Amino acid sequence: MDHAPARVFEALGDPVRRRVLELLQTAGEQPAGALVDALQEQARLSQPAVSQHLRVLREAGLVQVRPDGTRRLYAVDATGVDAARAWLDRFADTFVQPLDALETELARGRRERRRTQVGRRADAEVRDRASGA
Amino acid sequence: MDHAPARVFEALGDPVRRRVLELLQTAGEQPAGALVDALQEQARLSQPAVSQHLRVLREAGLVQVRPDGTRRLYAVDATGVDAARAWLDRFADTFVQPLDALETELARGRRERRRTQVGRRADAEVRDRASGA
DNA sequence: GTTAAATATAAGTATCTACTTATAGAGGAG
DNA sequence: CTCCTCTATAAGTAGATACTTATATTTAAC
Repeated sequence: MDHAPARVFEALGDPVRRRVLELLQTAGEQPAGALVDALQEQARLSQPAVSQHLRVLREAGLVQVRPDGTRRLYAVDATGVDAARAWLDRFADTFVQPLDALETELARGRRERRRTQVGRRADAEVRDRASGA
Repeated sequence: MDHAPARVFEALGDPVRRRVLELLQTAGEQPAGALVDALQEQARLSQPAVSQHLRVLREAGLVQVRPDGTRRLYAVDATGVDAARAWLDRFADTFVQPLDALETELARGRRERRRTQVGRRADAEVRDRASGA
């Protein structure tokens, strides 16, 4: 029921992390230290801060790491990027479609809600629209 | 210098907002109230909470609103979705490329940093890689 | 007009998250 | 082995953000 790649979009939600991806994209595989330097041009960020961002990106599958001596070489990982792209692709050009799927999507929940949740009405307009009103 | 559609990805970072988009995608244009009901099946959310999420989605260009009497009909807005897709498209298949662009990307900052920032070295490995070591 | 319904805003609060400094750990150089 | 570099983790904190309840606003219905 995890309808979306949660970690990926949460990772992409931060501007610093997006910048890291852009840096890796334009400059190619980079040691963590180079990323620290690059980021410090634009903002006052400590090395641990960057390291933590890299961890988030890693756990989201957005970057890969490869040890090289004492350094860690980071690169963009297609896994996470593709996951995000795949989720967004569901919204390609199918906007404001006929609302037939409405019942399908909400009917189950309507039944559920009727006894599980506190008494909320507002089913009214759902029914209206479904019947074409 | 706003290298990325910040608002869009920040909006997408929240699971509730992603769920809203999915609901609008599958069910088509929906009044806010229907979204409230649908979301309350999965979590305990107040109406104002949903309303605030809708505002964020609106400001990110991810949804459109249309008044219909006392109701507001929401639908997915291609503007924001396309913005996110466009940004992600930059990462399509160009991974771990030759790192020629490295100098281009970091050289300026290296100079800058040398006097503006506190004395950080770590230029070493940048130079190494650039010279092909 | 009054009342009710649908939604948005106000104001306050708790939780999450992105930072900080300090430190640990791991690898190469001498 | 000792020292130094690079990176990661620990622990604590400030600020952002996602909620709450209460209320305002708007429109329809009577």
